[in-house]
Amino acid sequence: MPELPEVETIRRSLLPYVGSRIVGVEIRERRLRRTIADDFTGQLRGRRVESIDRRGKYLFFGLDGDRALLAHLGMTGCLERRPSSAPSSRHDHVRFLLDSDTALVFHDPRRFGILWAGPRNGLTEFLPTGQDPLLRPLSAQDLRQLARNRRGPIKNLLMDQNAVAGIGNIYASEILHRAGIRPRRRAARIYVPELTRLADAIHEVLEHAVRLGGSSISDFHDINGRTGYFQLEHAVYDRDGKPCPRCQTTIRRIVQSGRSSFYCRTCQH
DNA sequence: CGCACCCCCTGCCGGC
DNA sequence: TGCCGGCAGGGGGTGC
Repeated sequence: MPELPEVETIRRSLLPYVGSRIVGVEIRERRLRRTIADDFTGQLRGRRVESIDRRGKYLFFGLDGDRALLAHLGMTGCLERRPSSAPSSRHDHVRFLLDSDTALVFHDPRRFGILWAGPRNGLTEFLPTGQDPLLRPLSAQDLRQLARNRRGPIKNLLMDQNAVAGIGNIYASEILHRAGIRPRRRAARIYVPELTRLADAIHEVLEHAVRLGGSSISDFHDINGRTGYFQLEHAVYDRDGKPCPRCQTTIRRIVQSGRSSFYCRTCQH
């Protein structure tokens, strides 16, 4: 579920907890994509949350004592706010108890997510090197540099977290539709005017999705259970066989690197 | 170096 | 009704 707009939606819903203190951590399942280390609780207990930031699909909490908590939600991860007395349910792997009688629960059925805690300078081991388009928009020149030595398709470039941080399978298809570029086009062969449209589309699609609270498919929601609405605006993602909203041509589904891509053969070239 | 492929894990859906 | 295969928003490792 969580690409950049969904992670940003969760981050914003967490902001009221800046200033809270972590009074306890309960681990029910350590085996996530990386096993949660033995010192996880010790790194966190008693710490005050000073900041909550995001880079690409990673969330990180700045804590006092130069500590940090990092979270990645994988495919099915979410954070939920609950009363600290609420019972745990299946796939609730970690509960963070805050001083405001609130628990933040990390819930992740597929366990593709990551939780890590340690010194702040340890974050760099995890964070992607790609530019986050919400923190600083990419220009056509930036994209040209990134595309120059690529032999593969533009969709793979958009989804490479060390090129552009935060775009996943939904938004790659949506962005390419808006830019009028087919997902199989080789990145290095895309012309500058198209890269200009692509740079604009990256920004417009992601900003719009954040404004609508992300895409709620498979029940995505923020920490308060609020759903997003951007799925209602999807032009192509998961719409194969349906008409393109711009030209009515039937949308196609193809598979690239084992993942579905959706596009309109009339609007995209 | 870049890229395709396979794997990790659980849940859900459609077909038989 | 139940079972089975395929597919799902993530990324990392391997081998070419």
